[in-house]
Amino acid sequence: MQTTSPDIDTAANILKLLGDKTRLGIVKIVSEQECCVCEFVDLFQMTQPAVSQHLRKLKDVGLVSESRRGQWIFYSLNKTYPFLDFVQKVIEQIPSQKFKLEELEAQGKRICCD
Amino acid sequence: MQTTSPDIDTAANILKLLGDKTRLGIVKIVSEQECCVCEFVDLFQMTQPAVSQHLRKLKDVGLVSESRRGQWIFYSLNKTYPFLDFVQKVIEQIPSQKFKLEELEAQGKRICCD
DNA sequence: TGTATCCATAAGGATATACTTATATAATGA
DNA sequence: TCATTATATAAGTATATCCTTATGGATACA
Repeated sequence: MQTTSPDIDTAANILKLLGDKTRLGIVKIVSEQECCVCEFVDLFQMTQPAVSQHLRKLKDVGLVSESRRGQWIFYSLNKTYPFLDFVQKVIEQIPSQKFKLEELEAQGKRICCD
Repeated sequence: MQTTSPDIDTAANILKLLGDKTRLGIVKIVSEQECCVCEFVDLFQMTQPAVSQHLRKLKDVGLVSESRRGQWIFYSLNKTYPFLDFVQKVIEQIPSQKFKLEELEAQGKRICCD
């Protein structure tokens, strides 16, 4: 699916949003697998409010979307984000972060709702 | 020429640098044609020190390089920047800014050293 | 030599950013 | 109903960022 090409001001705003290592990590991770807040807290060794505030910025522009499952809220890339292609071409150039989720899994800290 | 793929922290720092509309504009423009400081001042309608400070940030990480010609200092993309591919894939997705230089040309404000 | 132009740098201030702690909301389960 | 867990939000703070004004250095030219 082809999305819109951003003008230069829009692109700068998107890059500023991605120009934080926590948010870039979140976006890369949810581009590979959906994930809930407490997992990010573990992955980034940050407080829960700090993570929530980064997620809010990503959600406010529509780059990620949330879906509640019981107590947990899972975040994923929003497939209808207007500039998704732009973001994808950026994040596909950085290394996969799947190993981080695998580390969580090995520690038995992965959240699973079945 | 293939350059290095950035790790996620490095990528975040690069994106933060590009996440400013003035710097992103500068990088896009010098990726298309070298340009001197006074032209950026005209293009962005900013003070000369403000432009110089953005250029310094870009120069400090090695993304742009300068070459003096008489009074003028011309800036261009540094072809030996280690993460040039990463930056190129970002900026090739935003619209060409050549029209801005053409507007300068039409106003007789383009600097030319022959 | 003096002056004008181009550019860099320093210092200061207003605002933005990213965290902290405290608290509120929502769902779960005893 | 009450306690627990997951998450969001509010308020405060330290620092970063981006501009401003002032000034200095380098080059060109009369």
